[in-house]
Amino acid sequence: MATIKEIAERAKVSRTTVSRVINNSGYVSEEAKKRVLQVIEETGYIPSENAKSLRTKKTKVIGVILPKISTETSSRLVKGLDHVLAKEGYQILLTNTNLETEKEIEYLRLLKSRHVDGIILSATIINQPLIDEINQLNIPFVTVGQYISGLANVLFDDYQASKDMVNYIVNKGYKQIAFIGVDEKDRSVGYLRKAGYLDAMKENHLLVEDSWVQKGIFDVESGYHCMKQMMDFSKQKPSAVLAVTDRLAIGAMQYIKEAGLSIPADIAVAGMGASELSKFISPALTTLDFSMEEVGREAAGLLLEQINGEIYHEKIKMVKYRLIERSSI
Amino acid sequence: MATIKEIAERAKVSRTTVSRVINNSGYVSEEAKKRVLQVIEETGYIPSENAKSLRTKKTKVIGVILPKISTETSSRLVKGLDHVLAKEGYQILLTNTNLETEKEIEYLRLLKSRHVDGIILSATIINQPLIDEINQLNIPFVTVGQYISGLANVLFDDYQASKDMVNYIVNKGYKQIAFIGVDEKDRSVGYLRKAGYLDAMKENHLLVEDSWVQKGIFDVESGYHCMKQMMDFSKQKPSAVLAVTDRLAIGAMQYIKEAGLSIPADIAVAGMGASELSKFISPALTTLDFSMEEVGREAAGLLLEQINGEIYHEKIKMVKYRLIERSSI
DNA sequence: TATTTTTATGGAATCGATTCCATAAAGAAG
DNA sequence: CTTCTTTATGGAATCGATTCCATAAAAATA
Repeated sequence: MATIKEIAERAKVSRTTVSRVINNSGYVSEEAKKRVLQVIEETGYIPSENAKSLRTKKTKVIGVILPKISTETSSRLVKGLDHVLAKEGYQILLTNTNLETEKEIEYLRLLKSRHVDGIILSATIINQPLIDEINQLNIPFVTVGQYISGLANVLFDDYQASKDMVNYIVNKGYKQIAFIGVDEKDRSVGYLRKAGYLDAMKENHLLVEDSWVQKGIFDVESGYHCMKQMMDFSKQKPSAVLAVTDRLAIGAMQYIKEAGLSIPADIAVAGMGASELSKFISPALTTLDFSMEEVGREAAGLLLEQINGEIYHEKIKMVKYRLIERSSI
Repeated sequence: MATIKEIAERAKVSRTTVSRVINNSGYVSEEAKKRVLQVIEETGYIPSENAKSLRTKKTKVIGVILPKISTETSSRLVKGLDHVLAKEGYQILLTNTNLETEKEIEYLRLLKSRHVDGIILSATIINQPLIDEINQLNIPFVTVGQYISGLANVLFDDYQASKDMVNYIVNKGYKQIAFIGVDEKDRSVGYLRKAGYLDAMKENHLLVEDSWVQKGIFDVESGYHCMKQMMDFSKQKPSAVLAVTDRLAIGAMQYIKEAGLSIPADIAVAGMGASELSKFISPALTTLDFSMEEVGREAAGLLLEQINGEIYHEKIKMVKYRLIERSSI
């Protein structure tokens, strides 16, 4: 692998001049420029970004921390990020915590050690050590999906989204509305969506039976299981069920179908997230489209603003969601 | 941001000694070690990977080139890669060509300039310039999904897979079997799967009407459109159709359903790829599971072998596929 | 013609680590 | 009591770029 030194020697100029040619800066005679470009062409020389960034303190790399790498949410987010960042010449360094919270801190440090120009964090559970670590990081930073005070955030209004969906279900004439959520440690998906559901029910003067509120994890089987629990243990059977993710909703649908009931005639189902599945499952699932790709684009935009010198202070960008009416309600 | 020099000064030792402590190498007295660790703790010092790799020529970063970032195939591949690489302390630098072939070469150079320790390429269309570029790269390299001679490859037997599926359909009693493929420039998915289909039909002494062989692109709408073309223009209607991806198959199913026909009674459908959708669509789609995650794991393994000094020569790892029988046939 | 400005170029320091080599004290072996 | 290892430490070169500064020729201006 050729270095700038070799190029300089072969073109009979100094390294300084080669650097000027590469970066199109300073004064270089046409003469010298031609010779240098010639030698670069011949040798297939590619400058070391590594050496460059050691000097310039810029890497053109953005670190992305994901809770799970192989989900629709993550891949849409990354797509949106890449859409904006690639145009500006930034690369994405991916890290995957696999939902292990300690790894978030580990990766934060690792990304710092690699001198990334910025970090995007998609966390699930926010705790104090994590916040402390972020605060002493001093690198352009954007968090998505979960609110962290003092930072740039790209969020959904999970509480209102949940309320909107309940109101929609109510308007469709359902009164016994059940809920499948997740652990409330996940503030956005667990806590806020549940709070939205409960408050909306209260505002509509609808009663909620204990067994109507189930807690699952992020997969189809869990949705199935929650629905079964609900049907097995509830005194009055629900006439509709809202799940905080499409996968949970689809699991619930599976149970309902297996139980010989029809959707939405016997039990209506709503999901959240607008997964691909939701469109093709039968009946097609009514759900909320959160547009993760837009979140990615927005987050990338906020990050670039910080990188380009914007002052570093709390900033919240709310991304709109959209209710997709289909035939499960 | 503290540097090794500051740590050295504060701990009253040389940079050499600090380096020894960090890397646990050479001789360091307990005395000095304690002081250094103390200072590191106090200052929150994180060594610069950048400076380190400039000297050591290792970055612990693997470049991954994907044709599309937000697909099930890609995200499963990355999951498999990450599963193996993260354990060994490697990070993934993602690049996305968005199916623009020229970008493959661009990103190859970019990854080289960043001194990645290895590259994984998931290409769709292989052309000579690309092969030339790869050959002069001289970096540990693995290609997945498409065969490139002389390199480490992780592949499926696309030809045989296609044949197997046709034979399965034939054994189920169908004779008029149609095909929805993609551009043959994509050698694996386009050319080989089509060849497998045609050869299997011939071997079973089955005729193929021209209009039964359609060419689409990689999405649901295209599958719908191909199926419509087929139904509109074929003299004899097919009794079964094999699509080279699940999405195409699902598009075909949509058209069939809309046309008031039933699956599989009127027309049976088979896909390839075992997407999540295939499991939940109705009727559940018979398909081939190619296990992209395993491809990722295998590819990472081959790459690590090369990085750890294995000789660099052609090596082909075939990953098994599995026919998933469901109710669309 | 004298002076300033523009153009062109290279030497050397720098970024933040690793690592070779020299040096010296302490401990073991003869 | 020497001599040879082992242990401990730091100076200085190195990796491959960028960039500040000095220098000088050429061009523009006075």
